[in-house]
Amino acid sequence: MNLPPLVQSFVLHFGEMGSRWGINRTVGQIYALLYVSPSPLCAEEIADALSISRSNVSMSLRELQTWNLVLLKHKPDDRRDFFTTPDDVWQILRTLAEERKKREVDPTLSVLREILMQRPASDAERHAQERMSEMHALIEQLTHWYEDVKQLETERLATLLSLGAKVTKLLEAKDRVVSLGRGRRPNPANKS
Amino acid sequence: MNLPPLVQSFVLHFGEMGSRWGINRTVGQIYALLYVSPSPLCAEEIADALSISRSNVSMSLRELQTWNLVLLKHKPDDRRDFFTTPDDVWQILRTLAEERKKREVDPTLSVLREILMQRPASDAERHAQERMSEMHALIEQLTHWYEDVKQLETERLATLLSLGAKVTKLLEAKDRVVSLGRGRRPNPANKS
DNA sequence: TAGTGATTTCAGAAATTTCTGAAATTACAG
DNA sequence: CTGTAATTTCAGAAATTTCTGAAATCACTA
Repeated sequence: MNLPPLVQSFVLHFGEMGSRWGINRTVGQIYALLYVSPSPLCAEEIADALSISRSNVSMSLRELQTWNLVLLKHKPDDRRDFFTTPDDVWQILRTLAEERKKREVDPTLSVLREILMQRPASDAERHAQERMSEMHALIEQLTHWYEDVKQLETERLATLLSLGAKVTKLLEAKDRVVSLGRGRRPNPANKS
Repeated sequence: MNLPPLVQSFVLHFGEMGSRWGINRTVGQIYALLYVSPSPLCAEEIADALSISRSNVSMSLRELQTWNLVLLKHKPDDRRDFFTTPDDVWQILRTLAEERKKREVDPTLSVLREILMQRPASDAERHAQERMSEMHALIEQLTHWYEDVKQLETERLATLLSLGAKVTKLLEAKDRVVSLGRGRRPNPANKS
């Protein structure tokens, strides 16, 4: 591997983290390399930069494409494929969230739903179903929240993030206003 | 493995998902088993239930303990260790978030900070640093949001989740009120 | 302190994942 | 077509991770 030192640190780190993130080292390294590269790279360049085989590059790029994390580019009069990452980090975040949800959450949700449809045949099963039902309810709540906020434009999403927990203060204030205006009692779970 | 069918499906699923979640099959299975079990289990019972070796159980439980995902219990006049999971799913969520952040996010944040401290020695490095800086800013914003909302009591957190994107509507309303009252211009990023 | 049962450690076996080089395929130009 | 460059596929090699059984350690009791 022959890269500028700063880039090399970054690439190696993404490689090492790969396993914690559920991708392999090479995939992590290629992503990191493309992310910081000033222009698109072709497979050969990637293989050289990371000192890995051409075929490994091919497979890893394919993997990255299934994650929608790389873009394919072309140069005029050059029939090689060139690769980059999307450059808006917010877009990358959205893609990552979507793909991880698809791989890590959705299958569990569907297994839970399936199990919860069945009739328990014993006390043990009845108890297990109750526990699974709690888990299911929580995941549903989280995914509903996610489906909701992912629609927001980036600017609003950023605003929401910087507000953080202060939102609840706002909510109380709003409830006070509403209850004053309409004679209602404050209700922290009020969704309207 | 000899478990009630519903429990078995759940346990096998957690095992299969293990690798996507960055834990191994056995660890996933043990967690699932403890999660649905009506009472704490000892290591021997786990090994029998999952048909795995006693030593594997020991190592996997240790792993789960480093994640703070299992609790150690004792019965009177019995010196074996018994294990359960915390039973509040919200608490489990918090633990999971905290541990994943610690393992998956913090190391990256610190690598990024370190690299960003250094002086770029070329155009390539300068460009790479700019990209890393964007990534760093985004992760910082996300972790700040997380550090903030994780303080909320569960009830408020649940409220926040069910509000979802509607929060931004609330925010606009509040800005209108504030600007009417104090003659200020609306500012969506206003944190006060 | 010796004995017993629970637990942990750890070297190597087994299983799984990752990676490579060679061959096959694809896409295009002459 | 034929030749060439790019890319993909894939069987097996290499590396890594997971798992086991045997031995060591620990905790307690008699």
